[in-house]
Amino acid sequence: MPESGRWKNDGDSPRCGGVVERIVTETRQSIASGRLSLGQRLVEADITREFNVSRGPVREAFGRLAAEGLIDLVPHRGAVVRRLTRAEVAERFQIRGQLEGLAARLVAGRIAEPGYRERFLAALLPGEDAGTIHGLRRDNYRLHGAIADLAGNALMAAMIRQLWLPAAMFDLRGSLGPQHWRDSVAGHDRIAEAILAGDGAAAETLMREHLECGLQKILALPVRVFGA
Amino acid sequence: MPESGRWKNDGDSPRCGGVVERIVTETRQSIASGRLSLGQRLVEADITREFNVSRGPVREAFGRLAAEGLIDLVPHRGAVVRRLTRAEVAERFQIRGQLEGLAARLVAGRIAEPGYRERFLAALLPGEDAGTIHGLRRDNYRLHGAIADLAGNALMAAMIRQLWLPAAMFDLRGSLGPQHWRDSVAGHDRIAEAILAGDGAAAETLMREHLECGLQKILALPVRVFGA
DNA sequence: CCGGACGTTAATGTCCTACAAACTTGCCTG
DNA sequence: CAGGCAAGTTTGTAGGACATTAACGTCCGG
Repeated sequence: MPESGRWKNDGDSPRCGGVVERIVTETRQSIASGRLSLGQRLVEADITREFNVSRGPVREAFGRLAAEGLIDLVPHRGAVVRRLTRAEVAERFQIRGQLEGLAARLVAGRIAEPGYRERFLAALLPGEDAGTIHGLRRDNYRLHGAIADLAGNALMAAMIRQLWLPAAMFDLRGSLGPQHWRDSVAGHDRIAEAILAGDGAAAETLMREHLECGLQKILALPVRVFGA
Repeated sequence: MPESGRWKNDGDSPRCGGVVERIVTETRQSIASGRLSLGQRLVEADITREFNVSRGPVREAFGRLAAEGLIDLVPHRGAVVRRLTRAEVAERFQIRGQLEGLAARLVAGRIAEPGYRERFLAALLPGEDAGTIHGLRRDNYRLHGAIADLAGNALMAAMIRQLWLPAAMFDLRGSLGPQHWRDSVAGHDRIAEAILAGDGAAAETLMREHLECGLQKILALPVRVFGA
C-alpha cells in the first residue's frame, strides 16, 4: 500500500541497524501516542536537531513514514502528520475485514495441520496484566496478529499490520474505554471457536462482524479525536 | 503499501515534479520491460551517472521502489531487482482475489446509482488497437482499474494497483500469449454481466475465478521467467 | 477600509564532498 | 586446500552550499 507503502513487503529493510530506523520508530511512537498532534508539521531542521542527525536520514525516514501512511509529504511544504477522516478510517476497516476475514478462513482450514492448533491456542492465552486496558489491548493485537501470521501469506500479514495503524492511533490515545475491549474479547471468543472447529466460512463472517463492530465504536468517537 | 508502502496512500507525492519521480518511473519501466534482469544489483553510483543526479534523489527513489516491492534494499549491499518466487506470486494473487472480488461486489451494488453504469460501460469498450496483445493488455487493465475505482474505496484501489505489478512484469516480458488474453476477455464478459445485473455475489465469485485462472497461467510459465 | 502587487523569509529539493562502517574479493600463508 | 588477512568497493551518514518554491507580511492604490 500507498502508505506503502508502501506497505513493507519484505517485513523490514532497516538500511542498517541505525539512525533511520530510530527516527522512524520513535516518530511512529510519537504519532500513535499523541505527542505529535494530527496535522502538525514536521520540519526537517527540527528533527535533525532533536535526533542529532543530518538531513539525509531524516528525509529517508520521512519517506518510509509516508509509505506507511503515517504522514503526508507535500512538495516544498514538507511532512505533516496524517489526519484521517472518518471515511478513510471506514475504508481501512473495510479492507481489514476482507483481508483478516480471509486470514481467519485460511487458519480455520489449516487448524488441523500439525502445530497449528498449539500455536493458535498460545495466542489466545491472556497476557500478564490482563484486565488493564493495556493488557487487553495487547492481547487483542496478539490474537489478530496470530491469525494474520498463521494464514500462511506473508505479504497479507504485513498489509494487515499496516492497516492496524489508524485503529492503534485511536486506542493508544485512550479514546476507547474498557467496555470496548470487553466486547472485543467476546468477539474473539466466537472467532476462535469457529477457527478451532475448522469452520472457515463462520470464522470469516465473524471476523468481519467483529471489525465492523470496532469500526462503529471508533466512528462514534467525538470529532476532537480525528483532529478536525 | 507498503506501501506502503508503501503503498502510496495519497496517490503520489512527487516531492516536486522532478528528479526523484523521473528515476522512479524510468526504473519501474526498466524492471517491468525486462531491461533490468531479476536479481540484478542496482548500484547507486551507476544510477547517479546514468541520470546525472546526485546520490540523494537516487536513495530516495530506491526507498520508494522498495516500498512498492519492486526492489529489495539490503543493508550495505544496496538494491537488487526483486525476484518473485511462484509462492510470492500466488500470495499476491490470493490478495488480489480478495480485494478485487470485494471491489466487483461493491460496484455491482452501486451500478444503479446515477452515472455508474455509464462509467462502467465506458471501461468495457475495446481500445484503439484491440486485437493486438498490447491492446488486449491495456483493455484488461482498464477494466480492472475501473472496477477498483468505482468501488468507492480509494485506498483499496491504490492497493489493488500495487498488486498488479508482479503480473504486469510477466506479461510485459511477453510471456503470456494471445490465448491468455482471449480467455481473459471471456472472463471479463461474465464479470461485467454480473455487475451490470447488480449481482454482487456472482461478480465477486467470478472475479476470484478469473484471477485464479490468470494465476495458473503464470505459474505454468517456464522457470526462466522467474529469474531463477 | 479593503484588495492586490511585491518583496522577504522560511523550508524544501538538489548537489557536492568527505569519511566511517561493512561487505566482497582475492591473495597469501600454513 | 582451508582459513585468515588485506585491499577495494559500496553503502551510511555528516555537513555545507545554493536554487526553487510556498507562505507571510508589507506597502500602495482604489
